[in-house]
Amino acid sequence: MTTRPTTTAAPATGSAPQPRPLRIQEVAAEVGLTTRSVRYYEEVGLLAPARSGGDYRLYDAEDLERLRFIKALRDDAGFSLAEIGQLVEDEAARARNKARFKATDDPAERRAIALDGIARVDRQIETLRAKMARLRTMIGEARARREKLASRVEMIDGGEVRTHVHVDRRPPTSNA
Amino acid sequence: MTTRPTTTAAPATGSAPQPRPLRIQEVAAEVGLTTRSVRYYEEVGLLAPARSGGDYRLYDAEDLERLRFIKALRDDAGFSLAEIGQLVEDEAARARNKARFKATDDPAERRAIALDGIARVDRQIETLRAKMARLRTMIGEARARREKLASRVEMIDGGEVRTHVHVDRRPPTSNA
DNA sequence: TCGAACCTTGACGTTCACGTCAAGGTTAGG
DNA sequence: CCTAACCTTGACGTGAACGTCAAGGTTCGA
Repeated sequence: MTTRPTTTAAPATGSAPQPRPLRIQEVAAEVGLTTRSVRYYEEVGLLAPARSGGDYRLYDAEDLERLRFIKALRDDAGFSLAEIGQLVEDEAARARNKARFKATDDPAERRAIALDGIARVDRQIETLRAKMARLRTMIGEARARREKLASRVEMIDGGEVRTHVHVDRRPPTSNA
Repeated sequence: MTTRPTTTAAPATGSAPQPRPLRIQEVAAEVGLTTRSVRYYEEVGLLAPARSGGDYRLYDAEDLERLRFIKALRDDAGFSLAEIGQLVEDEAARARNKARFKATDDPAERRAIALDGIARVDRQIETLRAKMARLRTMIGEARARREKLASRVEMIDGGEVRTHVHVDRRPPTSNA
């Protein structure tokens, strides 16, 4: 782990705390991906990091955020990269809007930009919610099965029998 | 679409309404899968339909249920077939238990079988819940972003400006 | 009994999402 | 300026999850 001794140790230029762009191995480690995956995601258009003079990829904070988002979508939600592409597109637009927002003083324009952002986030939420709703249905079905089984046990226990077998009777952390 | 005119049109034998086993194309259409997928799922051990004399696969109601379960896990939850295998194994055990349950009169034994079933269902629920929790987190993050945007708009609107642009201000179906 | 429509088991092809070299350029401490 | 450690672009390999023939057996109404 010879992480080259961090040259350019924050010149403290004042306002913009640009924390120095990372190279591919660093982001990969940070986010929990392989360099191959990161490059692949770029290949399929999920992100476009800056380049150094010698054509090294340089990732800024925003890229980091993006990669974390992608990983979450992939691992946690089980989306395909194609589906992720849709969601990420909205993320990208969000970033562009951020810049546009800062670039103008016109309140009407700012308002419009923010509203566009809201619309995009709403779309993301809808996609996620749809998936969650289906998961919820499945959980509901499982719970129904569980209840049926539980009532059987109740019935038997009600009509005596009493074995010494003890088991946890609660449903798993009554969440969801 | 020449669905062969349903021979063996329910002999009405009385108690067991065995609705006649289906052949692979029929189940595929019914469940919404390709025959290839159905065969593949059998290949990887996700189910084991009965066979006719001439070695045709014959699917009963239970197999149908199983396939629907698999499809839901795959499409709705985004699980891999490997993960599905785990969940389905519990389903299979459930089926076996059902038979064992009916086969005995001993209440103690019946109770034990039911408890085993509960444990299995609980495991399924846990798996699903874990995935859902992560989805929920992502939705929460998206919502946070939305709120931030919304407050920006509020701010602008508060300090006048009033454009004629109208947009839906509610979060998408406040569910989840 | 015959034939259309179905089924079977191979076996090879394909797409996705990367893994894994290979051959060479880049960076930066010493 | 040298060199270890990093990076680059190919390019080929791989496992999962099927798609897609091919060659032949099975069903069943006519």
